[in-house]
Amino acid sequence: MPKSPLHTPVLAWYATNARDLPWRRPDASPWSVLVSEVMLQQTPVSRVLPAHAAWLGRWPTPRAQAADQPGEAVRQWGRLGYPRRALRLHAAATTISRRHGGEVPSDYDELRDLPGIGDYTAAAVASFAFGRRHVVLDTNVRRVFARAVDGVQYPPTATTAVERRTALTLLPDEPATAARWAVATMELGALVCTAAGPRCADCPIRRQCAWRLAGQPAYDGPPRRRQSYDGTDRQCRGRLLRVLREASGPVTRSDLEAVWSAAPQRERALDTLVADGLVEPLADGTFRLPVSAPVFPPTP
DNA sequence: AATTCGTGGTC
DNA sequence: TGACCAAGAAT
Repeated sequence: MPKSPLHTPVLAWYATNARDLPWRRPDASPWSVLVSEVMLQQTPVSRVLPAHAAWLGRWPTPRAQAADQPGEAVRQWGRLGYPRRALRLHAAATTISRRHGGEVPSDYDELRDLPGIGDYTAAAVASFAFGRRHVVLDTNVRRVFARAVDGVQYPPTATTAVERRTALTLLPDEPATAARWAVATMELGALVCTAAGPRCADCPIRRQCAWRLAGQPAYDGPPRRRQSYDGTDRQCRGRLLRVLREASGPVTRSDLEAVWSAAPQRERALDTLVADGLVEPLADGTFRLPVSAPVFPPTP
């Protein structure tokens, strides 16, 4: 007997509407799942699909990844965005190789300790790759619960304790069912209960949805600030790193000057790239992608 | 707790 | 066309 009238329709909907994604196949390795989750952080599925296949083809295991240079991870990352993720994924592979015998850990706390693995990704890998029972709260699930349970169009800006409690209350007791529930609610948010233009007519829980029953009131809260991009340090960093990625060897300062004219911002961005370990300055004044393992600050 | 961190597609 | 958005993490 389900804990909530939401369970049966959502699980039934998922059974016939789930996308066939590589990292969901029965033979997908935990490493494949982990790589997919890191790539999917703030990056759409359509862009992750080819990148994930290429990544797993090149580095089928954490040990294969750790044996290669971190700069190669940055290069292979291509244009997925947020390239520090590539560096952290390489660092995670190194930790997995040294501390976990080359096997992705199944324990939430051990996953959470890996570089670049936060609350969401640790829960997602433990749940999807190992069938463990965890609250998996991503932007999709938060939006589904905000609407279906709380009757509002969008969840709060940051995840709250109330949201976690709601999600835990709804989480099925059996680990295998909890894992299916987690991926099913995510998929519902991704395909039907979308941020803009939700397809309520196709929703399996439209009759129970508190938001729809309330007449779909518009979002009434603080305006979430939009992120500008043109002219920012982020755009500048992106331009600079693209030069490094597409070069076969070290690049000169003039190579970098060619893609960003404003000198002070360019130097500042370059400094932060070096500080992040994404770029290595050489003694002769040129720059390259990192060859040695980056040092991550120890956690006190 | 509020900021920072890429990139490209959509309506 | 430009604002919005896409399976967050780290600080």
